[in-house]
Amino acid sequence: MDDRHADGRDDRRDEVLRALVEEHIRTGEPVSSKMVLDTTGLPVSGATIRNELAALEREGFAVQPHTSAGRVPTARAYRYYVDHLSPAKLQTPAQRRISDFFASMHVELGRLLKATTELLTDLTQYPSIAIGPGTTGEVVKAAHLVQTGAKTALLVVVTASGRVAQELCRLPEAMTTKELERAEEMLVRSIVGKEIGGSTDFGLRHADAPSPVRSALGVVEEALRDASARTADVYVGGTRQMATVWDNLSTVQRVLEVLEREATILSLLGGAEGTSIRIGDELPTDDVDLAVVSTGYEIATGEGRVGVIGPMRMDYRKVISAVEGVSRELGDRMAE
Amino acid sequence: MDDRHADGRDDRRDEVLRALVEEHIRTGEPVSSKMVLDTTGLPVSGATIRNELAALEREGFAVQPHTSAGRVPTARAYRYYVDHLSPAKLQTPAQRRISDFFASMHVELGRLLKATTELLTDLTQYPSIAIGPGTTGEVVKAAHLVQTGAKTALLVVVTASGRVAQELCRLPEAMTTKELERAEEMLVRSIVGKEIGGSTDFGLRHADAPSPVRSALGVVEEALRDASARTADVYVGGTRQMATVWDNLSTVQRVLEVLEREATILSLLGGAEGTSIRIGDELPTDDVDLAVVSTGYEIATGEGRVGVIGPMRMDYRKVISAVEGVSRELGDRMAE
DNA sequence: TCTGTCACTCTCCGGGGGCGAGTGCTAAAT
DNA sequence: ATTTAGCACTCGCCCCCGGAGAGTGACAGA
Repeated sequence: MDDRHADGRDDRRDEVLRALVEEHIRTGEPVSSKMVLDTTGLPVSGATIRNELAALEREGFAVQPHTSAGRVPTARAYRYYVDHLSPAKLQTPAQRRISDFFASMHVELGRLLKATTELLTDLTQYPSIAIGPGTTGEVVKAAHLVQTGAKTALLVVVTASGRVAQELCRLPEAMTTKELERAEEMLVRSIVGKEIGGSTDFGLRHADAPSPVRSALGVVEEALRDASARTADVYVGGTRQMATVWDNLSTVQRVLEVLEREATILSLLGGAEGTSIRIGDELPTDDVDLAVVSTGYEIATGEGRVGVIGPMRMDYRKVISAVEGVSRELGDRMAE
Repeated sequence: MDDRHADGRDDRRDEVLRALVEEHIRTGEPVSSKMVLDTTGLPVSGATIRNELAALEREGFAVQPHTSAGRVPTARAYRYYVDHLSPAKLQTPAQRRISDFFASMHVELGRLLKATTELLTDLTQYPSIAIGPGTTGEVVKAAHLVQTGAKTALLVVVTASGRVAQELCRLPEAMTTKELERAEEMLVRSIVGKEIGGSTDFGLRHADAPSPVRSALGVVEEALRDASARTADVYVGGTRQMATVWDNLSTVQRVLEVLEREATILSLLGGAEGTSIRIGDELPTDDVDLAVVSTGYEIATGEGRVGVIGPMRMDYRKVISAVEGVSRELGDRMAE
């Protein structure tokens, strides 16, 4: 990406760009030279601002909806804004709310993450997302095989940190309760204390056991693999905000579609380190008016991400500080 | 509720009402006398239909958006329609899709219910809801206490049918791993094989054990109660349809709000036997343009409900047959 | 390089008028 | 007593028009 002004940066133009972005974020309307002048307090005339704005348009930072309207920032403008022009860290009152929240929530991780999305939308007024750390790499504390039908059994694995994975197994043949108990016993013996994870082979299928039990264990091994391959759990909150944040039905629908597919959510947040801001076409969806601010959190058993999803003209300052504050406290909280 | 025509039912008026409702469902527009005439094929003139429509309006089954517009059915009209005028059962092609779906889905109950909501919206084009049977009354197969912090532990209970309940416990004092293991052992001894449920008292707090263990067990007992009191799990699918089903943002927002609160969802579906159709102000929300069609399903370990949520002018025939078909197959499937 | 000025462009808004859909009413017909 | 034909009337919709206002681009001068 080519930065603007390689050496002699133009402070005034930056100032104009910042005002353009911030005003448009605030009002949602095209921003006029007069608005820029008023908010920046720059000691120049409107004509000069207009020249700057025209220059910004030439450089691809702004567009006019029509001649003789103000300017609207482009995705590129937001990108420049968050990279170079956005200061300010978390205001204390919000920080306080976050601390209080985590101090008062005492529930297990899944419900905590769901509640965390609610907190994030309360703080930011945008829909939000959280993904859990998944179970890969955790140590198995207990395993159960529960009969749920003549030829089906449910595999339940509890990890040392309290996560639970479930997976249905279709047994190749009907089994008696006794046989299933035998299989469970062998399962427990071979996986408790080991790590659950992608490539690990527990050798269950070669277990020394009578035929129905052995073939069942083969299926269970496959179920184990499926369970560990399963994408991390995803929580979405604050969808109610969408109708206020985007102002037309088709956009709302597209965003709802995005948030309904776990895969797209993962791709919105995935593949990033630390705090990530993705604006417009930087996202793997073809929705244009979309931006995602997300950051990772780390807990003992792995890492996940929390994020906020909104229009390109979202309040990045507020959102970034909220997301980072929440992620930090979430990590602290889980470290006890 | 006063039925219309106590004895001498007026077949023609019913026919007009049916046409009014069905046309408005189809088009979403006010229905004119001419439309009614065309679709019913009644051997009368437009003037007669107009008289009938005026009568229906007097009786509260229709309203005019303005003078010299067609009629729009009221909630009462839909109520009468579904009670007296709606025939037709599930078309075979949809039935087929439902069977195929359940024949090919082999996952545990939670994911199955989530997928079921997707099936329902595929079939009906409306958002849909499923609630699980909860764990109350199920027999405990296994229980675990997992240390998640210095003074916190996670209670995990697995039932004989494979459901899992989790609840975080805040221990009154720090415990060693040994002590926690001892507590877990006693927990297992006293609840495995018993039913989990509201009023059962396992007497854990009076266990014969050293002090930190005993006080921990008291907390665990409370957590058990919390877990069994927890409302059944709720799944929502097809929210993406909302933007096509309701045509203005504020309605979409109100419905999103409704669907975000588990409590409201439960109240939308709750307290009904068999197939229930709730229209407009029969629902516990003050949203007017809302109707919910739901029906219960029964599986070995309890019962839940599945339903579809839409505007009052939804296609009740299609929705009812879809919901009933899905619920039936779901029950069959879980019976194996 | 900046500024003041001015003509120009384009949207937005309200009013007016014609059109068409659809009704309600009335008087005649069955 | 019901139904029908006919007709006047109402009202939303749409298009056009014109004025007001916002905002720009350009140009010439400081």
